[in-house]
Amino acid sequence: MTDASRRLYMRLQSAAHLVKKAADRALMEAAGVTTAQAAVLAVVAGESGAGAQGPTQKTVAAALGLNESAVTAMASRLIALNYLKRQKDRDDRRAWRLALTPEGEAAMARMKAPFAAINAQMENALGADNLQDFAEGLSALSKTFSE
Amino acid sequence: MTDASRRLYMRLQSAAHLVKKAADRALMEAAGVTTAQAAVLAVVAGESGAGAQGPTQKTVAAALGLNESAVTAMASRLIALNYLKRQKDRDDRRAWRLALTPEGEAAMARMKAPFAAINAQMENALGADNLQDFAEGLSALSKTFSE
DNA sequence: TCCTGTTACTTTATTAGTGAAGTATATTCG
DNA sequence: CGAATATACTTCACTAATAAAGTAACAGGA
Repeated sequence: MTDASRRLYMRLQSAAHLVKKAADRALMEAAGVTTAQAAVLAVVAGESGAGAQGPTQKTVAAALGLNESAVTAMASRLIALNYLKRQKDRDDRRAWRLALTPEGEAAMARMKAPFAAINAQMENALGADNLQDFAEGLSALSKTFSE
Repeated sequence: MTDASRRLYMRLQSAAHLVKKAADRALMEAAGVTTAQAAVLAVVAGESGAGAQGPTQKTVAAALGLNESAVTAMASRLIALNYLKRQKDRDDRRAWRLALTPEGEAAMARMKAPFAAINAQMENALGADNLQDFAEGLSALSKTFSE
Protein backbone atom coordinates (compact mmCIF):
# COMPACT_ATOMS: atom_id res chain seq x y z
CA MET A 1 0.00 0.00 0.00
CA THR A 2 1.78 3.12 -1.20
CA ASP A 3 1.47 6.44 0.54
CA ALA A 4 -0.62 7.85 -2.30
CA SER A 5 -3.18 5.06 -2.10
CA ARG A 6 -3.43 5.00 1.69
CA ARG A 7 -7.06 5.21 2.54
CA LEU A 8 -8.50 8.56 3.41
CA TYR A 9 -9.55 7.43 6.87
CA MET A 10 -6.02 6.46 7.89
CA ARG A 11 -4.58 9.65 6.41
CA LEU A 12 -7.02 11.80 8.38
CA GLN A 13 -6.35 10.00 11.64
CA SER A 14 -2.62 9.99 11.12
CA ALA A 15 -2.47 13.71 10.34
CA ALA A 16 -4.75 14.56 13.26
CA HIS A 17 -2.66 12.43 15.59
CA LEU A 18 0.64 13.99 14.57
CA VAL A 19 -0.70 17.52 14.85
CA LYS A 20 -2.23 16.74 18.24
CA LYS A 21 1.02 15.27 19.52
CA ALA A 22 2.95 18.39 18.54
CA ALA A 23 0.26 20.75 19.82
CA ASP A 24 0.06 18.94 23.14
CA ARG A 25 3.78 19.25 23.70
CA ALA A 26 3.83 22.95 22.77
CA LEU A 27 0.79 23.83 24.85
CA MET A 28 1.90 21.85 27.88
CA GLU A 29 5.31 23.46 27.73
CA ALA A 30 4.02 27.01 27.34
CA ALA A 31 0.80 26.95 29.33
CA GLY A 32 0.77 23.77 31.43
CA VAL A 33 -2.47 22.62 29.82
CA THR A 34 -3.30 19.84 27.35
CA THR A 35 -5.17 20.56 24.12
CA ALA A 36 -8.14 18.54 25.37
CA GLN A 37 -8.32 20.73 28.47
CA ALA A 38 -7.90 23.84 26.31
CA ALA A 39 -10.87 22.76 24.20
CA VAL A 40 -13.11 22.46 27.25
CA LEU A 41 -11.97 25.78 28.68
CA ALA A 42 -12.62 27.45 25.32
CA VAL A 43 -16.17 26.09 25.18
CA VAL A 44 -16.87 27.23 28.73
CA ALA A 45 -15.47 30.68 27.98
CA GLY A 46 -17.44 30.92 24.73
CA GLU A 47 -20.69 29.86 26.36
CA SER A 48 -20.41 32.17 29.37
CA GLY A 49 -22.01 35.31 27.99
CA ALA A 50 -22.97 38.19 30.26
CA GLY A 51 -25.51 37.09 32.86
CA ALA A 52 -25.47 33.51 31.63
CA GLN A 53 -24.95 30.72 34.15
CA GLY A 54 -22.33 29.06 31.95
CA PRO A 55 -22.79 25.82 30.01
CA THR A 56 -23.94 22.53 31.47
CA GLN A 57 -21.74 19.47 31.05
CA LYS A 58 -24.17 18.19 28.45
CA THR A 59 -23.71 21.39 26.44
CA VAL A 60 -19.94 21.01 26.55
CA ALA A 61 -20.20 17.37 25.51
CA ALA A 62 -22.39 18.28 22.53
CA ALA A 63 -20.09 21.14 21.49
CA LEU A 64 -17.06 18.83 21.42
CA GLY A 65 -18.73 15.64 20.21
CA LEU A 66 -17.88 13.83 23.44
CA ASN A 67 -19.81 11.51 25.74
CA GLU A 68 -21.12 13.04 28.92
CA SER A 69 -18.97 10.65 30.91
CA ALA A 70 -15.87 12.10 29.26
CA VAL A 71 -16.91 15.59 30.36
CA THR A 72 -17.54 14.40 33.92
CA ALA A 73 -13.92 13.25 34.08
CA MET A 74 -12.49 16.30 32.30
CA ALA A 75 -14.43 18.71 34.52
CA SER A 76 -13.13 16.92 37.61
CA ARG A 77 -9.56 17.25 36.42
CA LEU A 78 -10.01 20.93 35.55
CA ILE A 79 -11.62 21.61 38.93
CA ALA A 80 -8.73 19.83 40.66
CA LEU A 81 -6.39 22.12 38.69
CA ASN A 82 -8.52 25.05 39.87
CA TYR A 83 -9.26 26.20 36.32
CA LEU A 84 -13.00 25.52 36.51
CA LYS A 85 -15.73 25.64 39.12
CA ARG A 86 -19.10 23.92 39.25
CA GLN A 87 -22.38 25.30 40.49
CA LYS A 88 -25.78 23.68 40.64
CA ASP A 89 -28.22 25.05 38.08
CA ARG A 90 -30.77 27.41 39.59
CA ASP A 91 -33.83 25.55 38.34
CA ASP A 92 -32.61 22.04 37.53
CA ARG A 93 -30.93 20.26 40.38
CA ARG A 94 -29.62 17.51 38.10
CA ALA A 95 -27.47 19.91 36.09
CA TRP A 96 -24.16 21.58 36.83
CA ARG A 97 -23.13 24.95 35.40
CA LEU A 98 -19.44 25.29 34.57
CA ALA A 99 -17.48 28.52 34.83
CA LEU A 100 -13.85 29.60 34.57
CA THR A 101 -11.96 30.57 37.71
CA PRO A 102 -9.51 33.49 37.54
CA GLU A 103 -6.76 30.84 37.20
CA GLY A 104 -8.72 29.37 34.29
CA GLU A 105 -8.83 32.77 32.61
CA ALA A 106 -5.08 33.12 33.16
CA ALA A 107 -4.48 29.70 31.59
CA MET A 108 -6.53 30.75 28.57
CA ALA A 109 -4.37 33.85 28.22
CA ARG A 110 -1.19 31.77 28.44
CA MET A 111 -2.31 29.41 25.73
CA LYS A 112 -3.15 32.09 23.15
CA ALA A 113 0.34 32.40 21.71
CA PRO A 114 1.26 28.70 21.38
CA PHE A 115 -2.16 28.04 19.89
CA ALA A 116 -1.71 30.77 17.33
CA ALA A 117 1.68 29.28 16.46
CA ILE A 118 0.17 25.84 15.83
CA ASN A 119 -2.56 27.30 13.66
CA ALA A 120 -0.03 29.35 11.74
CA GLN A 121 2.09 26.25 11.15
CA MET A 122 -0.97 24.39 9.90
CA GLU A 123 -2.01 27.22 7.62
CA ASN A 124 1.49 27.45 6.31
CA ALA A 125 1.63 23.73 5.54
CA LEU A 126 -1.67 23.87 3.72
CA GLY A 127 -1.01 27.03 1.75
CA ALA A 128 -3.22 30.11 1.82
CA ASP A 129 -5.15 29.22 -1.31
CA ASN A 130 -6.17 25.75 -0.07
CA LEU A 131 -7.04 26.87 3.42
CA GLN A 132 -10.69 27.68 2.91
CA ASP A 133 -11.47 24.50 1.00
CA PHE A 134 -9.66 22.38 3.55
CA ALA A 135 -11.56 23.93 6.45
CA GLU A 136 -14.81 23.39 4.62
CA GLY A 137 -13.87 19.79 4.01
CA LEU A 138 -13.40 19.33 7.76
CA SER A 139 -16.79 20.88 8.43
CA ALA A 140 -18.40 18.63 5.85
CA LEU A 141 -16.89 15.58 7.56
CA SER A 142 -18.00 16.76 11.00
CA LYS A 143 -21.50 17.31 9.74
CA THR A 144 -21.75 13.94 8.03
CA PHE A 145 -20.35 11.97 10.93
CA SER A 146 -22.05 13.65 13.88
CA GLU A 147 -24.78 11.02 13.68
CA MET B 1 -16.51 32.15 18.70
CA THR B 2 -18.60 31.31 15.66
CA ASP B 3 -18.28 28.09 13.76
CA ALA B 4 -16.65 29.84 10.81
CA SER B 5 -13.91 31.34 12.93
CA ARG B 6 -13.19 28.24 14.97
CA ARG B 7 -9.52 27.62 14.78
CA LEU B 8 -8.22 25.15 12.29
CA TYR B 9 -6.67 22.96 14.98
CA MET B 10 -9.97 22.41 16.77
CA ARG B 11 -11.79 21.77 13.52
CA LEU B 12 -9.27 19.13 12.50
CA GLN B 13 -9.42 17.36 15.85
CA SER B 14 -13.18 17.54 16.03
CA ALA B 15 -13.66 16.11 12.54
CA ALA B 16 -11.09 13.37 13.15
CA HIS B 17 -12.75 12.48 16.45
CA LEU B 18 -16.25 12.25 15.01
CA VAL B 19 -15.11 10.15 12.05
CA LYS B 20 -13.12 7.87 14.36
CA LYS B 21 -16.08 7.40 16.68
CA ALA B 22 -18.33 6.37 13.79
CA ALA B 23 -15.67 4.17 12.20
CA ASP B 24 -14.93 2.43 15.49
CA ARG B 25 -18.58 1.57 15.99
CA ALA B 26 -18.99 0.28 12.44
CA LEU B 27 -15.77 -1.72 12.45
CA MET B 28 -16.37 -3.21 15.89
CA GLU B 29 -19.88 -4.21 14.90
CA ALA B 30 -18.87 -5.78 11.58
CA ALA B 31 -15.44 -7.18 12.34
CA GLY B 32 -14.93 -7.15 16.12
CA VAL B 33 -11.86 -4.96 15.79
CA THR B 34 -11.16 -1.31 16.63
CA THR B 35 -9.76 1.07 14.03
CA ALA B 36 -6.52 1.37 16.01
CA GLN B 37 -6.12 -2.41 15.89
CA ALA B 38 -7.01 -2.37 12.18
CA ALA B 39 -4.25 0.16 11.53
CA VAL B 40 -1.65 -2.05 13.18
CA LEU B 41 -2.83 -5.18 11.35
CA ALA B 42 -2.68 -3.28 8.05
CA VAL B 43 0.90 -2.18 8.66
CA VAL B 44 1.94 -5.72 9.58
CA ALA B 45 0.23 -7.10 6.49
CA GLY B 46 1.77 -4.43 4.27
CA GLU B 47 5.26 -4.99 5.62
CA SER B 48 5.18 -8.78 5.41
CA GLY B 49 6.43 -9.29 1.86
CA ALA B 50 7.41 -12.72 0.58
CA GLY B 51 10.28 -14.13 2.60
CA ALA B 52 10.36 -11.10 4.91
CA GLN B 53 10.33 -11.66 8.65
CA GLY B 54 7.60 -9.06 9.14
CA PRO B 55 8.06 -5.62 10.71
CA THR B 56 9.59 -4.91 14.10
CA GLN B 57 7.57 -3.00 16.66
CA LYS B 58 9.74 0.02 16.02
CA THR B 59 8.84 -0.13 12.32
CA VAL B 60 5.15 -0.25 13.15
CA ALA B 61 5.52 2.67 15.56
CA ALA B 62 7.26 4.76 12.92
CA ALA B 63 4.68 3.89 10.27
CA LEU B 64 1.82 5.04 12.50
CA GLY B 65 3.54 7.93 14.28
CA LEU B 66 3.22 6.20 17.65
CA ASN B 67 5.55 5.72 20.57
CA GLU B 68 7.12 2.31 20.88
CA SER B 69 5.38 1.83 24.21
CA ALA B 70 2.02 2.21 22.50
CA VAL B 71 2.95 -0.57 20.10
CA THR B 72 4.09 -2.81 22.96
CA ALA B 73 0.60 -2.55 24.44
CA MET B 74 -1.25 -2.85 21.12
CA ALA B 75 0.78 -5.89 20.10
CA SER B 76 -0.01 -7.55 23.44
CA ARG B 77 -3.72 -6.97 22.95
CA LEU B 78 -3.62 -8.27 19.38
CA ILE B 79 -1.66 -11.35 20.47
CA ALA B 80 -4.20 -11.98 23.23
CA LEU B 81 -6.90 -11.77 20.56
CA ASN B 82 -4.85 -14.24 18.52
CA TYR B 83 -4.61 -11.90 15.52
CA LEU B 84 -0.86 -11.44 15.74
CA LYS B 85 2.16 -13.50 16.73
CA ARG B 86 5.62 -12.43 17.82
CA GLN B 87 8.90 -14.05 16.93
CA LYS B 88 12.40 -13.06 17.96
CA ASP B 89 14.42 -11.57 15.11
CA ARG B 90 16.96 -13.99 13.68
CA ASP B 91 19.99 -11.74 14.16
CA ASP B 92 18.91 -9.19 16.76
CA ARG B 93 17.68 -10.67 19.99
CA ARG B 94 16.32 -7.33 21.19
CA ALA B 95 13.81 -7.10 18.34
CA TRP B 96 10.50 -8.82 17.77
CA ARG B 97 9.09 -9.57 14.34
CA LEU B 98 5.32 -9.30 14.05
CA ALA B 99 3.18 -11.44 11.78
CA LEU B 100 -0.51 -12.05 11.19
CA THR B 101 -2.09 -15.31 12.35
CA PRO B 102 -4.73 -16.96 10.15
CA GLU B 103 -7.31 -15.36 12.48
CA GLY B 104 -5.62 -12.01 11.86
CA GLU B 105 -5.94 -12.51 8.12
CA ALA B 106 -9.60 -13.40 8.58
CA ALA B 107 -10.14 -10.24 10.62
CA MET B 108 -8.56 -8.19 7.86
CA ALA B 109 -10.94 -9.76 5.37
CA ARG B 110 -13.93 -8.98 7.60
CA MET B 111 -12.98 -5.34 7.93
CA LYS B 112 -12.64 -4.67 4.20
CA ALA B 113 -16.30 -3.86 3.58
CA PRO B 114 -16.98 -1.58 6.58
CA PHE B 115 -13.74 0.24 5.88
CA ALA B 116 -14.69 0.82 2.29
CA ALA B 117 -18.05 2.14 3.47
CA ILE B 118 -16.40 4.67 5.78
CA ASN B 119 -14.08 5.84 3.05
CA ALA B 120 -16.97 6.14 0.64
CA GLN B 121 -18.91 8.19 3.15
CA MET B 122 -15.93 10.47 3.62
CA GLU B 123 -15.38 10.86 -0.10
CA ASN B 124 -19.02 11.59 -0.56
CA ALA B 125 -18.99 14.28 2.13
CA LEU B 126 -15.96 15.94 0.61
CA GLY B 127 -17.08 15.76 -3.00
CA ALA B 128 -15.08 14.16 -5.80
CA ASP B 129 -13.51 17.37 -6.99
CA ASN B 130 -12.11 18.34 -3.58
CA LEU B 131 -10.88 14.89 -2.71
CA GLN B 132 -7.39 15.09 -4.12
CA ASP B 133 -6.65 18.51 -2.61
CA PHE B 134 -7.99 17.44 0.77
CA ALA B 135 -5.85 14.30 0.82
CA GLU B 136 -2.81 16.34 -0.16
CA GLY B 137 -3.58 18.77 2.65
CA LEU B 138 -3.54 15.88 5.11
CA SER B 139 -0.22 14.70 3.75
CA ALA B 140 1.22 18.20 4.03
CA LEU B 141 0.14 18.36 7.68
CA SER B 142 1.59 14.92 8.41
CA LYS B 143 4.87 15.91 6.83
CA THR B 144 5.12 19.22 8.68
CA PHE B 145 4.23 17.79 12.07
CA SER B 146 6.16 14.51 12.06
CA GLU B 147 9.06 16.32 13.76
C1' DT C 1 38.72 -7.61 25.19
C1' DC C 2 36.14 -4.43 27.64
C1' DC C 3 34.00 0.12 27.94
C1' DT C 4 30.91 3.33 26.08
C1' DG C 5 27.12 4.57 23.78
C1' DT C 6 23.09 3.38 21.10
C1' DT C 7 19.11 0.71 20.17
C1' DA C 8 14.65 -2.30 20.79
C1' DC C 9 11.63 -3.05 23.81
C1' DT C 10 9.13 -2.84 28.56
C1' DT C 11 7.19 -0.78 32.68
C1' DT C 12 4.80 2.71 35.17
C1' DA C 13 1.85 6.55 35.99
C1' DT C 14 -1.18 9.66 33.83
C1' DT C 15 -4.56 11.67 30.48
C1' DA C 16 -8.48 10.94 27.58
C1' DG C 17 -11.84 8.69 25.43
C1' DT C 18 -15.89 4.82 24.77
C1' DG C 19 -20.22 2.32 26.04
C1' DA C 20 -23.31 0.35 29.38
C1' DA C 21 -25.57 0.51 33.56
C1' DG C 22 -26.98 3.18 37.62
C1' DT C 23 -28.93 7.37 40.49
C1' DA C 24 -31.60 11.28 41.16
C1' DT C 25 -34.36 14.83 39.47
C1' DA C 26 -37.83 16.64 35.88
C1' DT C 27 -41.62 16.21 32.98
C1' DT C 28 -45.64 14.40 30.85
C1' DC C 29 -49.91 12.18 30.58
C1' DG C 30 -53.86 9.24 31.94
C1' DC D 1 -52.20 13.46 41.60
C1' DG D 2 -49.32 9.69 40.56
C1' DA D 3 -46.96 6.44 37.38
C1' DA D 4 -44.17 6.14 33.53
C1' DT D 5 -40.69 8.18 30.91
C1' DA D 6 -36.97 11.18 29.88
C1' DT D 7 -32.93 13.77 31.19
C1' DA D 8 -28.31 15.18 33.56
C1' DC D 9 -24.92 13.32 35.50
C1' DT D 10 -21.87 9.44 37.60
C1' DT D 11 -19.55 5.05 37.89
C1' DC D 12 -17.24 1.12 36.01
C1' DA D 13 -14.41 -1.56 33.01
C1' DC D 14 -11.98 -1.11 29.08
C1' DT D 15 -9.03 0.70 24.96
C1' DA D 16 -5.45 3.75 23.55
C1' DA D 17 -2.15 7.07 23.79
C1' DT D 18 1.87 9.91 26.05
C1' DA D 19 6.46 10.65 28.55
C1' DA D 20 10.02 9.12 31.43
C1' DA D 21 12.83 5.76 33.30
C1' DG D 22 14.50 1.05 33.10
C1' DT D 23 16.51 -3.53 30.99
C1' DA D 24 18.94 -6.22 27.79
C1' DA D 25 21.44 -6.69 23.65
C1' DC D 26 24.27 -4.80 19.97
C1' DA D 27 28.34 -2.19 17.94
C1' DG D 28 32.48 0.50 17.62
C1' DG D 29 36.87 2.09 19.35
C1' DA D 30 40.89 2.29 22.84
